[in-house]
Amino acid sequence: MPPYTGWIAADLPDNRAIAEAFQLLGDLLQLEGADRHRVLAYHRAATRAREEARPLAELALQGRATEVADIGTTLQAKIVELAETGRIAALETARERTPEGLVEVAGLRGLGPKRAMAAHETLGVASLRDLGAALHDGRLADVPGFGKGTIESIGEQLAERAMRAAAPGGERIPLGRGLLIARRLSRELAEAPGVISVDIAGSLRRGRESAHDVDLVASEEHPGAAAAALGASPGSVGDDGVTHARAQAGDGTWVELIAGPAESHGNRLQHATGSAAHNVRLRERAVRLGLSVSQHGIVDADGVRHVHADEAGVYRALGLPDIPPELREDRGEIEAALRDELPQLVRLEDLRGDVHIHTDWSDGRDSLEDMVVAARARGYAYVAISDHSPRLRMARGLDERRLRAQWEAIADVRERHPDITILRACEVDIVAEGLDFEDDVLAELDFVTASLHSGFALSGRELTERVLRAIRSPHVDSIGHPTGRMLGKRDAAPLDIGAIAEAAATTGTALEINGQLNRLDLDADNARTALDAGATLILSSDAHSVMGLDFVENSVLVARRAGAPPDRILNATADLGGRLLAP
DNA sequence: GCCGTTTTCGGCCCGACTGTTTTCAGTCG
Repeated sequence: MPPYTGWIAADLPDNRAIAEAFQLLGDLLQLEGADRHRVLAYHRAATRAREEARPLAELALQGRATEVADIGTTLQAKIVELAETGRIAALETARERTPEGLVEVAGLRGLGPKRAMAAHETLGVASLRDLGAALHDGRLADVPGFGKGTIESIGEQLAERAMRAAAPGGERIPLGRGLLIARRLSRELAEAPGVISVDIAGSLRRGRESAHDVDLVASEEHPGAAAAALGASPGSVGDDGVTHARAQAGDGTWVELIAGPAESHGNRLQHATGSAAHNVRLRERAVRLGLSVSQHGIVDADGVRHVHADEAGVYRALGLPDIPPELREDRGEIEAALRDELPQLVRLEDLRGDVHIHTDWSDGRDSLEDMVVAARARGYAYVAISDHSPRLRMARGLDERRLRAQWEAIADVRERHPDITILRACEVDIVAEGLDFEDDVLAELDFVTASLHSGFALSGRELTERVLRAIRSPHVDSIGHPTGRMLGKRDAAPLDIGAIAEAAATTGTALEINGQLNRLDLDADNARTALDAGATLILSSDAHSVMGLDFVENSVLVARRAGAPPDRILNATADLGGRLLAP
């Protein structure tokens, strides 16, 4: 069977549809007060379906969906039912019993299944709209469990939702900006009196694309030192000296801090890094070992609490190797760790060069020589000067005449900096006719990155064809920011990543993980697809200034989330995959 | 409903916080 490419037979439900059905069924059962473990089973299966790369409907029809964790024979049968009849009877009857609109009601902060159902049973509330009406009439106060504070909070949330509906905006913090804030705050905090060390935790540490707040973990000499430095009052101080604090940074970002003694720093860091699902799995395993895990330490069967100064100690106590944060998503990493099969993930220090950078010859801010010096200072063995091709007028793309002039400038800089290999390169546009330079020009370049910068109105099929043509060009070494997405501005082009990854694997063309804050393209899921297909990745900063070279750190984070080892990263090789040896 | 280096049945994470309560259930991460 060919690898899954995202396009499957039109009459089968895709994994997203399966996930939605299980999610809703779980939500409705939860409202009805079903056994919470049964509810959890549906929600877990929904998460699994969302993340599974293979088409579950096909698997289920072959009787193989139970190979996927959290999917047993009952859920497999429901997937088959959905595939064959287009519906799941259990879901339809649950919908008849319980209004679907209550799911949203239960989703409000401070509400949950119990209070949502109380409102339904007392006042007949079946939707957010009903809830708003009951609020205005003053009837909500009649519902058991609805006090003054809860009702006030509901009012605020409904008003907020109405505002957001009028002006939608992402309230989650994108990874790049989140990391900048987190690094600044943790640096400042670490220098405060009484604070010993600070680590970034939460989804930022795991490299998720966005976070809802910044999580920090500190060790301190006395309770409250770190919270005070953050300008927050510590909440309650536990008998082991652990405090929680919450504060708002200057730009409105919420920061959550857990601080305590250095000897239990590892327990707090492990706890606050998550993910929630990973921690649940970890604690389940601990229970089987007769242990109880929390942010305060690990309690053994005799009730004795053990603390750990570093995270590795926590995992060691559970019989596991230190699992990299980027893998802690309950996607089988604990099982892999038990089998000693965790991938060796690429690290920033594995990178030997950056082959996608711009200078002031096109739309970069710094000079060619400044960029080379900065690359050298980072310890790179090579750097590729890859300014834009002529079609990108607004970026002052180079035509052939200016490109050749740049080669002379490169020759000059090479003489002054013999300790780094400077490649003649180009980020050439992928255009309707093929590429934005003739083959004879491309053949003279040391490295060619081909990128989509236009044509995003075309169909996924047409754009995929364009990219495939670029991949098959013997002159193209890598595909830059393959899907062309701009976070918050433009969605990823609907490319057939499976087909692109397969072609790239065949030709040896690298697929880029672009580290620009608004790109992060490929994303971790697509990068994993590329790796599964056998393709090589390349990690690039796409720097437009000396400072911009740092963006490659974001690429590394995304690559690690995808499970990429250094030997699958083109610019982690000393000779750039043999290209530096060519005459 | 899932799952098994103690189990094919009987378990299935932990603690903080909140607001509503008269001692704690529900919610959150």
